[in-house]
Amino acid sequence: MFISKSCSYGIRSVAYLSGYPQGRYVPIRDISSDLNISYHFLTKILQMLTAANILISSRGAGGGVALAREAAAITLYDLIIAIDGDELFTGCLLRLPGCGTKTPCPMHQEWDVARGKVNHFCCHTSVTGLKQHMLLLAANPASDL
Amino acid sequence: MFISKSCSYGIRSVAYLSGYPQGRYVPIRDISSDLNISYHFLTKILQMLTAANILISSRGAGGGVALAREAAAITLYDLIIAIDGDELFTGCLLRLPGCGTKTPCPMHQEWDVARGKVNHFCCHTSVTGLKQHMLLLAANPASDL
DNA sequence: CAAATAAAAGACTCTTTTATCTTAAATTAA
DNA sequence: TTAATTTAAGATAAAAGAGTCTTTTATTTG
Repeated sequence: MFISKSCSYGIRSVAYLSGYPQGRYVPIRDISSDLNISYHFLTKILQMLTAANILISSRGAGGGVALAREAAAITLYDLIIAIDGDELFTGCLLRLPGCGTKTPCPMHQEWDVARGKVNHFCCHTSVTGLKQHMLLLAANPASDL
Repeated sequence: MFISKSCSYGIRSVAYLSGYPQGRYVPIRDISSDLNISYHFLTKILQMLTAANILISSRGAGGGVALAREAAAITLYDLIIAIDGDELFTGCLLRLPGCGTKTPCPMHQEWDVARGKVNHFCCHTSVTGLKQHMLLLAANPASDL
């Protein structure tokens, strides 16, 4: 499992927001009900993205959360770092105790090739393409879970 | 985080066993104390590897667990599948609901390039090289955790 | 056979993640 | 200013992962 469920929720929410103009506030309630995610739980996750300056938020009527910059400028890397931290991109594949810069495990170097591909993908992929897929699923929710 | 802690324990145990002749029984107690892993917990993990025909086990005096085949023929892929299942190798990167063969998410195809590297690495890497690293760490346990 | 050894199995605890529910604070609008 | 709206914050609970402890079963040895 590459990312946590929370992180998945965050990514889907940003994809959802990419369907709106940048800076346009959308209530978290709308996001949570459209994506079938617990409202209060999503609130906490999106707070992490607000703290990371990926979203902006506004309380009160007409408020909600909004993209802080254009969707194309928000990468998977940004979202994963904000919610799951950097473990995926820097930690030891085998979770070996003592594997670090001083005494890297024998696989560290070889593994870096594979991880490099993962990093590159996450750093060069935004969520813009996901919006349409989510709409398709909403139209046919029983597809293949 | 790519693999679970349990999976890491399993991998380290097989690396440990690779220091013994194939088929030679080693008590789980020895493995657990040398690797600083809870004995009873490790017992359950190694049972998974026994069930997967990666290890063989023998009860009673002189018993323990042993490699069922030569260490070089046991890959990370085998161990991860046996303990964590195939999610890492087949699941949706973004854990999107409804992402599967029928309605793959837009990233599925691109992601497969990066995942292919991960799969290839795990399928072509055995744990033989880890034994020496573990010995180094045992000699200098305070290195860099 | 009896005792010692060691894996297997089961019950239980602790921690982290995920989820729910309630209250507080800020903002808007009438 | 009062009421409605909506994020923020806090407490609590359920589920899963990780770890501990006890009992059972199988095997070997004396």
